[in-house]
Amino acid sequence: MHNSPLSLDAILHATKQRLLEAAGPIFAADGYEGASVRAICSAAKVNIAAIKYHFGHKLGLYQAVLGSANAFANARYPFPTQTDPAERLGAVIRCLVARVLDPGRPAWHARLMSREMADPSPSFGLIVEQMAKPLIEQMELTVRDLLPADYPPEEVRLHARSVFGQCLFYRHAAPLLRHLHPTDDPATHIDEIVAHITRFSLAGLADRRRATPASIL
Amino acid sequence: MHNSPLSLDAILHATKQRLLEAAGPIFAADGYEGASVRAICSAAKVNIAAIKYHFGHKLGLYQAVLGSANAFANARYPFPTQTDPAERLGAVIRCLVARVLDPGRPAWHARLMSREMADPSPSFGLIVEQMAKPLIEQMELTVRDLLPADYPPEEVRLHARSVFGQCLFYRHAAPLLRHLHPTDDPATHIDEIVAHITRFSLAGLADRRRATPASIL
DNA sequence: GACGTTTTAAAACAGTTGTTTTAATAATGT
DNA sequence: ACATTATTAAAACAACTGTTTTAAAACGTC
Repeated sequence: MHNSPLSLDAILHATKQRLLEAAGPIFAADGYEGASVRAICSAAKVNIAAIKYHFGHKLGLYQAVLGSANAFANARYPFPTQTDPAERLGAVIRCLVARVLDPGRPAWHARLMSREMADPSPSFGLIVEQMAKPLIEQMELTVRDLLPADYPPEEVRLHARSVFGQCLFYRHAAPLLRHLHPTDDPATHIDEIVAHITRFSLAGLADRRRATPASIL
Repeated sequence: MHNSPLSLDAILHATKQRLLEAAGPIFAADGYEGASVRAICSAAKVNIAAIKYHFGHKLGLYQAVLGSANAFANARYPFPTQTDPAERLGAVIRCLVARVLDPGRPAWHARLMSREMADPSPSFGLIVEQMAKPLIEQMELTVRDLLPADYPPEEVRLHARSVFGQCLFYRHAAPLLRHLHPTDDPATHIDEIVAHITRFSLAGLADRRRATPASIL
């Protein structure tokens, strides 16, 4: 094992690290099944057997990639802490849209997530628990504070999903948007998008606050 | 060729038809690349060579499946014709949510679409032009009628996407919703969902109608 | 009934997949 | 310096991929 404080391997990235970094974009581009271990090892300039040695098997490498991507996202886009409900809603929306569109973030992170939604891999449960669930719960808590206290949970959920859906649209429909408007990249309008979704949602929530819960349908 | 009005083949489905019907669910479940011609032919109880004979190649079969799915959707969920903007918005939302959740529709139709979004196949362009684009344009036209006439197109688009995103959420996040609330199937609450999205969106649009377009950001 | 076409069937092709095996190399502890 | 462990490398494994080839069966028509 290394014991020198700055070994040469650590400087030019150990093969395990190179493998980890090369695998992310490839998994995101081709999916878990679509990505071949040969392509990954070739991109990482590493022998094929290295993935077995360092991660056991392909799935082990995949889960390691997921873990590091999640850690990165939580560090770069921490959960909002605002106390005012309306302000916090804006912050949650910004957090979500940024995770989904921010070009500063490795572009494959969000892609990997949406891919798991369309085509769950064996690690889907792990992803939901670690990445999606906390975000959804945060959204539900925030939305609840903007609705009457006695609202039934199902109604709160509907509203939370309305906000969530608006944010995720820019990820899940990204290829479609690129196809329809090739020159207009949503990633360059993050601020406008966040501002719009926030205003749109606050209006929807405020309207609901006035309506009588019983008069539905 | 058959010339008898009711040939035996037509009754128990010709192999071409069986192939077409068996392929849909498998493509939706495993993706274009993930679905193997052997699995499809086996499910259709057909020889492997039949796919080459009747469709040329795998992609030909896939595109035939897409075409028939699209025809089915347009027949079952025709575009709304209401003249009143608010009513038409509700109808468009209902049309979208139904296409996405209706259990009466072969469940794999919507799945196929969301799969193409996460992992575009060679037929992605065809899908967008035939299926998605008309829906989006319909939505933009409807939303425009609910906003001031002089609104900039980018603003109209943002609003249209907000409505669209809410509807598509129930498709794109379906595995997530199933994981978080296994007992609560959104497909059994279509009416509530449509009612909610309509009300939520009308409030967001109405609020926008009052604001001054210049005061953004 | 025989001909020509359409359709089905079985086997093989060339290529790729994830994983393993076996061997060689580099690093470390004594 | 030696022995031990950690790491890398190359080749082979068995299973699978879409496609093709070759041959047989089923069909309609004369």
